[in-house]
Amino acid sequence: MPELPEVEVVRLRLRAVVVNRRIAEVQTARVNYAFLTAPARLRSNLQGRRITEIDRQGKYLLFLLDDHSRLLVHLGMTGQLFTSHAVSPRLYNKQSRAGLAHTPARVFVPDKHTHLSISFSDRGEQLHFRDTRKFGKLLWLAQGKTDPRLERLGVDALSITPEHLGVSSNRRRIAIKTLLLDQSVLAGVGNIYADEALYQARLLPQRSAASLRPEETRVLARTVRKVLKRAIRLGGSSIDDYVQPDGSDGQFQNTFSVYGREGEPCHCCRAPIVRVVIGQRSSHFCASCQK
DNA sequence: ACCGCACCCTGAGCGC
DNA sequence: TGCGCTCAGGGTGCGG
Repeated sequence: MPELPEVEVVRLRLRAVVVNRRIAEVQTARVNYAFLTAPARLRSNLQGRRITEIDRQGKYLLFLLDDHSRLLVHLGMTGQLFTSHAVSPRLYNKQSRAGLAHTPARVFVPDKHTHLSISFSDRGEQLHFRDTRKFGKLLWLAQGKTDPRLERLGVDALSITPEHLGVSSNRRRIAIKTLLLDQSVLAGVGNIYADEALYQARLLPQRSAASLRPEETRVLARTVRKVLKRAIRLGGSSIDDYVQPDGSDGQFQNTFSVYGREGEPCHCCRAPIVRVVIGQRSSHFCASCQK
């Protein structure tokens, strides 16, 4: 599940591969995909352009082009961006895994979930966008144009301050976990890192946001930043679909304290990790360490 | 204004 | 072996 760390790792790795390369050809899926920009328009607007930089806002990636237009990409739940030499089982489902075995040249073969493929004028590695569950978003933005999705975003979670978190929590009766997931408050935190940050901060996810004391707010702001930075260093969390652009797995999932550890002992007190549903999201915590 | 909840989608896992 | 059900959750939008 791509959250801020996974999106940032994709940005950093991809930047080294695609910046300053010129787009020669864009292939879009034959099957229907929720393109926010019609495929034909996407193809013609990207073709011939040089990629100058990749930016990130929350979980959104922005490919900056030499005509000052931008390609907005959201990976949704299962979106993957990777190069043509990235051949990993996570890039195929059961049906198409056979195709992987028959690829001696170790080059990715686009399957039915590959919705966009970009070739470059230097004929080097291609860039692929794949998304099985189709929750991802692709949107082309003309020069100077923006989008409500970006406008709505709160401060980037990597630079959250106690002051901002405090003001945002003021008089909010929603669970602190739900507040952390609100992209208009804090952009980039998803279910995994919300649970992990709350564990590190020793706060119960169901605590109302308004109930946090200043000291607790201060600690939480710090742990959010800490958890995200550590996950970026480890290449993100590979659970279901996420891979780095070269096809390798992230490693942060090996260091989870609570996420996906229901019934397993807390690393600190050995009490079993509990799972409850908060705001329609499964939430994992230690009932004795977190207050 | 605030908050809960349904919905979009596909594949994995499970019980029968 | 296969069918049908449930679950995963980021973001959007609607109803109370």
